[in-house]
Amino acid sequence: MQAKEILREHIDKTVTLTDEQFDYFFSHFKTQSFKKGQAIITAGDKVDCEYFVLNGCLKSFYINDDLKMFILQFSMPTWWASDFDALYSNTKATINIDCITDAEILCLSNHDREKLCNEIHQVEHFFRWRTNKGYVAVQKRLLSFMNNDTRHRYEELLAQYPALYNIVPKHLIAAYLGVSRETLSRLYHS
Amino acid sequence: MQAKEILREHIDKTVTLTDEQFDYFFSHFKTQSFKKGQAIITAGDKVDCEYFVLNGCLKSFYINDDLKMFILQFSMPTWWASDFDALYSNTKATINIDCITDAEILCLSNHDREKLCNEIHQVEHFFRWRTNKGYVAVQKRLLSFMNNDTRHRYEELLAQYPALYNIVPKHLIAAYLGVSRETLSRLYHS
DNA sequence: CAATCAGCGTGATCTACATCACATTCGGAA
DNA sequence: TTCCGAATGTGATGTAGATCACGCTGATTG
Repeated sequence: MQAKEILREHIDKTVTLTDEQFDYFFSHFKTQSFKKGQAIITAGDKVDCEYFVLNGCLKSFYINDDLKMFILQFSMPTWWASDFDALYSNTKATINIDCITDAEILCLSNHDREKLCNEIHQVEHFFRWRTNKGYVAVQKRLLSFMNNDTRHRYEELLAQYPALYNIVPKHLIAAYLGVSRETLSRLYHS
Repeated sequence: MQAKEILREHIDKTVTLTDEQFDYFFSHFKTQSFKKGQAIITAGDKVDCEYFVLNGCLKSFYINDDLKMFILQFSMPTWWASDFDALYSNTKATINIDCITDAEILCLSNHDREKLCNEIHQVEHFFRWRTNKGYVAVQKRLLSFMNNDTRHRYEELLAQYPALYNIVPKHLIAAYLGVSRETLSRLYHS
């Protein structure tokens, strides 16, 4: 399936755009290809764009002072990814995004998103709903963090994204769950 | 300060509405007063509204199967609160909201918010930004949960909301930090 | 081909925090 | 004023998970 169709199908789930509106909307996206391991956003850099995954898998992660990595999100096809804090407040990135697999993505600049939101009311509606879904998802994850032990969160993750098990190395899953790779290893070998 | 002025000042930080627009916008809100301890949203109920705090302090919390409480948010004046998952997806509440102190709040129904978002583009813009800020805040808290120990998160919380220390009983702060009240008690007595 | 390294498993030990139990303080209602 | 329940402090003990250390395997690269 072509980039345009993938995005259209995604948008159509939330709002209705005319063909002209969608063509115009789509014309602001740039397609980019990345290789496995390549960085898309690096902490400290300026953040200009948000990204829509066409295929492949990204990870958004934070590196703390002890160089320990924490994964905020695995981004699968039709997911959006960026450092939204840096993007919206026009500050330097504090999180990183890179490719777990080869990936094709669409880029939309902050400037163009705001322009499109202004020009097409429905586009603003779309982004409000997208962000709202993101908010609810992160809040649920926070709750799960407080409430459930590692095994529970691990099973929850695999139930939600079965594909991850094959695509993503285990130590990254550990970094998502917020436990050491050793603990995760012991978890499914007992 | 009157409810209308408080809300206006809050909205003005993000978008510009004409007086007529704001009057119309404001006409959809209902003022409500609550006593300390009173419930605003109860898990299992239908959720119709979101709430804007004029004064007082609310808590949004989840109760797990073991009857353990986890606090998602303390809502101070000019904060918004609801079970946004239930509200947006029109399902039953999974979280509770009640009053830590006497409180005055403004209610906006889901129906009216969507209507206003449709009618006034700037209103939709406002809610997109509000949700975006919420998203970023929750993500930061999640990160802090994975990265920092309890003492660090405790100091972070008090640095961000010094008022909480006087208003909120310690066991609620523990429920926000995701630790037992005993652990929190030992924390600042050592 | 050898050499290197990322990914993963596993034992031993340490630690932050949970849990249980009980004492104390304090504010509000009768 | 007295009483009761909510909020809090604190000791003893148990446990999930971190950390360190080391070995194995399989993929990549010079």
